[in-house]
Amino acid sequence: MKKVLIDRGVRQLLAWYDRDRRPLPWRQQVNIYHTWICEVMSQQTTLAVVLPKFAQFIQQLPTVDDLANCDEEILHQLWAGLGYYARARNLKKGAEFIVNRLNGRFPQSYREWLQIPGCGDYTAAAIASICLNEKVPCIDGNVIRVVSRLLALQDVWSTAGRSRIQDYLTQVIPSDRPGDFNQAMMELGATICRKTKPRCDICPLQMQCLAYANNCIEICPPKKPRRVLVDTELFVLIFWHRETDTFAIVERTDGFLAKTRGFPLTIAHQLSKLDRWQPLQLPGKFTHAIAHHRITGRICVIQLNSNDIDISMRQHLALSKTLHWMNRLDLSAKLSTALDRKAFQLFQNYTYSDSICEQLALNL
DNA sequence: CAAGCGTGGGA
DNA sequence: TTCCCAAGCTT
Repeated sequence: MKKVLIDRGVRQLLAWYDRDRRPLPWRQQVNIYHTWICEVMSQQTTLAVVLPKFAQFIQQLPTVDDLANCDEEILHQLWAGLGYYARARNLKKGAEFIVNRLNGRFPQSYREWLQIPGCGDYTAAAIASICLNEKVPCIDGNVIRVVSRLLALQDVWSTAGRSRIQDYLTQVIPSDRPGDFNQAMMELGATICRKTKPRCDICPLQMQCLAYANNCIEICPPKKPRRVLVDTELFVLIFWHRETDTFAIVERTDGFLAKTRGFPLTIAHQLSKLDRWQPLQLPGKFTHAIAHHRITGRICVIQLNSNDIDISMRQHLALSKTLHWMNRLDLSAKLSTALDRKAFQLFQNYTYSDSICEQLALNL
């Protein structure tokens, strides 16, 4: 009896999806490379941000072979605005694995996709169900919310609650259209069964929804506890060779934005160690957020007479060996992180002002 | 298992 | 303005 209702709900869901789904670029036709990229790109971000980036990424790196062989700096630039740059680097590692170890043949199951760097339960399930018709449920934030409401389940963030959701989905996911079912559940969560102001009035699963019946949608699922915000003061060091108007870009090896190129970063506490290079702190500041850090960024300009940076300075700042001197125009195009771009923007505002230029000149 | 990791957009 | 958070993965 129960199963009949479930099957009916699944058919209603799929019918709704067939009729109302958004025409996303990666839904035009099934392409496992495109699905892989868009799923990783979509982790912890929003569709509005992903859409233009996805088009650009696929245009620049149309095949897994292109991705495996691309320059990492280009990769980071393609990823600019998406955050979590490790995802991009993992994509490249995955592409290298597929090209070099699997002879360019994509993994052919959920289990195999789990072996690919950056592919966890969610991403492997998405790819396997959508592209390989494997009957494995996707569990993301949207799906958790939908199931929480369908079953009037409040315990969804614990391990037990999570397996409860997984068990339920494993029961109801249809063998004939597992990928469409997964996408329909996520789509429902994104457009109808939203966190705020859910559209229960037009929901295809209204009749199956326990939270709707019990009038407890507001508390399903309960809010996830958030980490408290931490105020962090960060100094952005701009090594400037004034005669050539070039800037030193480094590879940051740890701390914020590790493994990305940009300006060296340091904290107030450590700044005094740089006194012998006569850093000039510019007036003004910018704000930025990284995870739970609420960052206040300040700029320190250090004018170098040679194109070299001291070993001790390098170690102190957690920098790799490679130093890239770039001119002002190139820099605007090549900075990949938002923090670096905000800092450079602030720097440019001040160095276009005569009074600051005089101060910097005096500092030589 | 909890902590760490970026960003842009919407409320 | 400020806060919150969105299709998670790794360690």
